[in-house]
Amino acid sequence: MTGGTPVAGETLPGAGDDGDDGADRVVCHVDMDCFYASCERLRRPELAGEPVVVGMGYEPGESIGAVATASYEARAFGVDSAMPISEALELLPRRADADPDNPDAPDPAETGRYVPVDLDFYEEVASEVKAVLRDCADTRREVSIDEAYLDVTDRTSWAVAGDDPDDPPPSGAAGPSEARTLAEGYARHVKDRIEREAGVPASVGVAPNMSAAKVASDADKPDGLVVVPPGSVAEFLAPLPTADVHGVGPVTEETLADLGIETAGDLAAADRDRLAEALGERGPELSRRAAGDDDREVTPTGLPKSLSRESALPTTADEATKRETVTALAADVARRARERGCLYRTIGIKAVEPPFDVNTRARSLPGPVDDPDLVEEVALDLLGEFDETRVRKLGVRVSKLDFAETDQATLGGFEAAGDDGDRERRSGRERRGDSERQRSGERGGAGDGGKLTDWVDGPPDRGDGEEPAAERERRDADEGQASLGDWG
DNA sequence: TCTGGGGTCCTAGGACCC
DNA sequence: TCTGGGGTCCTAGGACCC
Repeated sequence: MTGGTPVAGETLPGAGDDGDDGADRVVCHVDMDCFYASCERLRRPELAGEPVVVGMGYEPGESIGAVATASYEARAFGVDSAMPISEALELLPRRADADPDNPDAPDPAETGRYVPVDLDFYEEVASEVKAVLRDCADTRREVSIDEAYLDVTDRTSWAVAGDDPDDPPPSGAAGPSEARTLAEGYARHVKDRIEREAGVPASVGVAPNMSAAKVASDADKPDGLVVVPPGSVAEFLAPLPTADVHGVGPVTEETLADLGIETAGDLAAADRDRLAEALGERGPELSRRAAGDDDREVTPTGLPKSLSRESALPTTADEATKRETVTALAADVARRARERGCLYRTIGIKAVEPPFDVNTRARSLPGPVDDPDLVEEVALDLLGEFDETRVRKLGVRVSKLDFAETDQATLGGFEAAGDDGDRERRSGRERRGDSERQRSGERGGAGDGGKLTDWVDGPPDRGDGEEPAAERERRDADEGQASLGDWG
């Protein structure tokens, strides 16, 4: 880099000294350490330093469910995320079952604390973490409850701390962060603030791009801070196993191994045409990531693309059980969609056959709707194909979401609407009428003998006087959609 | 061993249209 | 009737992530 007098804390002018535009971005990846377990410790300090297992679908005293998060102390016993609780209990018995006076009982030193998931509480803690992140970065992408990317290019830089700002940043330096950069100091600041203000530990990775920052935050967990300055990204990644590259899962790892590719360095150097043959377009992309080449911008998380609920059940072929389950899931998905103010155009189900055979079926409507009855009806109809099937898990999903229409409805004053139950019933009927009309339109109109054209004698009356503005707008929007094309 | 639940993105094949 | 190609939408499945 030549000339310029970059001021500490500002973007360096003339960035791009290695020919890669944007190479001098400063991206942080913040990854909370065993977040759920940390939250439990926050409100139960006696859990500090103990093996803690947070179980999903877990009830105290029982052995059902799966491990949502295990503290690092619990991981030392082999307990890991997604493991069935029953298996975790074999590796790490419950503290409650310990009894120093009973030789048959487990040794207390080799037991752990098991607690059920309490998402509401974790959300509260997460919102405090997010408040810190908002304060520390204007450009953020919150990936999940415990993970976020920050673009802090405009808050700090790769300049070496305490150095003459005319000095070039440690581009091309041997290893990560031999010299302390301003970026490192800033990341430390973010990390410390999270710990201080939200009370839970985080690991932070800092790099000139998202994928390298992600790998960096994982590299020294827990409580890690790993800084990978521009110019040393490829070197940093090279020795890591391919599985450490974000996007390489067990299947891809195996495929790569068959090609003789074991490390990120191998992957970066591999022939990209050959990778494309084996993995499709993903192959070359993973290779670029492994080479430290990732020009994705940090963009805010958008609106969801789908909403779903699923639940495991003791394997059964019983039709009534399956229908009951799907009915409940459908109601829940529809309720959540309405809460979030979104319409949906596709309704689908999932039926998992033992051992793990996933079947999905979906049906699209001609236009977006908000119609719990229809979600149930379509879901049950799709389930019909699996009447005889033994299933161990069922799910319902809505997709092709549409938030725009309901935003308008919300502007119309949803809160001003009267009694909830009354509104729900009435609007449900109205919406049903709308979507029935849409469906029969899709099927070529009433009278094609189709199973879904049971409504044949005109739309249900909705001249019931005072209709909340929000509902009217929503319905009008629906109708606008329904009449949009020529489905007749 | 009988792997929980909520998502995203990609691919492939078929229908349909021009 | 066959030929050719391009584009979009839909569904189903798969891989992956947290």
